[in-house]
Amino acid sequence: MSDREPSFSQAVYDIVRAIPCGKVMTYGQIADKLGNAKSARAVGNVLHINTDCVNIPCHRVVNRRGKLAANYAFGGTEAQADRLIKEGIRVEDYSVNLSIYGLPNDF
DNA sequence: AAGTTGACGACGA
DNA sequence: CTCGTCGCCAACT
Repeated sequence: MSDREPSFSQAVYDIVRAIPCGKVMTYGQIADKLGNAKSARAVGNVLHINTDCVNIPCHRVVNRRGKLAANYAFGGTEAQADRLIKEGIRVEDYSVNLSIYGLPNDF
């Protein structure tokens, strides 16, 4: 039985879901927490494929520069930026200040 | 099973 | 800063 679900995607969901409101995390940080610092690509791929933006705050996930995703599940980057703003995050040119909103790797 | 894709990261120019 | 290239990994076809 069981264990059919890829642990990787499950782990990604768990972390993304754990991101507090008003904060953002990068793919690289998530990958690092997964134990695969180089799998940032795989992280984005999993989120892209599933697009559980309804159950998972994937809009709080941005790339290393704090830039928003290019193909956000619903509405595109503009929708992602809009949600971040509504959570109290200042979004400039579809990018956020990781120095302020970026979570610590220790989280 | 093998090859392609992709919401990335780091480095070089 | 932007652009191009390489690498790395999981999921998709």
